[in-house]
Amino acid sequence: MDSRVIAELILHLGRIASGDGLVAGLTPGQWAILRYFTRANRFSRTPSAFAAFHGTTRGTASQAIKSLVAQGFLMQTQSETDGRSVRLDLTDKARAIIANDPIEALVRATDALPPGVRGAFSHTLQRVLGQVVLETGKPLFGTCENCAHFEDDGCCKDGLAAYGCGFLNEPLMDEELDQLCVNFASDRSGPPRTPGVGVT
Amino acid sequence: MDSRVIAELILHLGRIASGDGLVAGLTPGQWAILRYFTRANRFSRTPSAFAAFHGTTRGTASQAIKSLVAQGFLMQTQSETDGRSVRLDLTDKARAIIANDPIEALVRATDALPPGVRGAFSHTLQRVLGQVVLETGKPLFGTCENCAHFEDDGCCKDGLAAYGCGFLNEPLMDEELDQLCVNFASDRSGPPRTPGVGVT
DNA sequence: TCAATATAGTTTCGAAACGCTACTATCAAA
DNA sequence: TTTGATAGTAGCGTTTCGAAACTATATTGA
Repeated sequence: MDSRVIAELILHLGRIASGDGLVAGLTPGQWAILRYFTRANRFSRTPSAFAAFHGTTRGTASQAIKSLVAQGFLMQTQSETDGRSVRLDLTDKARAIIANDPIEALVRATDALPPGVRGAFSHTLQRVLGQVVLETGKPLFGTCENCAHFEDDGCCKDGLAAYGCGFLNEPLMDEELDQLCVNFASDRSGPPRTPGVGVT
Repeated sequence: MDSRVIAELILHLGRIASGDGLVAGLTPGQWAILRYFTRANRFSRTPSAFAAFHGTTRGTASQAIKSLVAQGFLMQTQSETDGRSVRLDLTDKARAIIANDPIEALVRATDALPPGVRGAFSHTLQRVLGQVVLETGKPLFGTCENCAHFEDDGCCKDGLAAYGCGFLNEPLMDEELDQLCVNFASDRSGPPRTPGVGVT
């Protein structure tokens, strides 16, 4: 019975913090897009990946992204390897206004927690999210460090630390290891996933 | 920097769990209304109180509530003490479908936590919400047990446990003590609040 | 090689949600 | 009694969103 109260608390907190009114001219949905493209790695900065992450349709995602491109917050470039795909990157204009993200109130509140509490809090949130995602069948995004596809090729193949993704057969840079990825697979994974996000 | 990840996690979890698609014919917003009127005490089951709680306008709240009344999920009765006010109560039809609330996945995930972890989790969530609410100036709803207006009149005034609200000068029943209230005031409160929720 | 199928992205359309403003009715206070 | 605040509703236009249709490119398999 107490669990229901907690669940409602999470929803309420998320709602309050997502900035109901529009801040700096952006809607909550548009902020969500900017946040996503800030955190996603280069394999995941596509409309489809965002749609999968955000639990919406590609059509809706396409519309929202288009408006941000038109406003100069996102830059769109064609993929060189796949003619159908586009990659989206934040512009300087976007990076400049991210400090006004209405989520910052929540960030500050979280930051005010004692480190130990914050760590446990984060751990519990991830655990709950993993469970919800499992039950609802929604895709789970994660970072390389917990990913089943992550390969640490010993060390120093050619003088550089050589990490790689065994799924995409791509080398990985250090700074990419903590970015979100569509192709994330839990270490204790079930059936192997096929490339693409599979949202129709 | 980690705090931002946590903040995004909360938003994401709330979004995933609030049932993006419509479950049982109800939209996420309509589920939010049913949830609210399940948890709110008799002083708080009004359109204005819900609007304040949910961070929206009275106009928007009124519309959404109207549709739920029309569908037979809420019953509307005039207040006897205030001719302007109406009180809304869940119908049996509403109580019957609450088990289908898309939030249940999150409830189950939370319930799967070890009791100690769940307690700490709940405590941290409340703490963070309190901080966010403080910073954004949004109203905080709470229950009698932590409320500055709560009065425990010793014991057994006339054979019954006698609780009361010092703000409304109303006696309180046992089962009302854990319901949400618009007039909640933190124990460590600042300036006294005036009756009403003050959302224009 | 070529047809069938899957995927990436966009567009269009209709429905719903939302905020704003204006309005009525009631209450409270000067 | 008059003035101002509050509760609730209605109308309007904007925005959002999902479903479906559509184009273009990849991939698969006969």
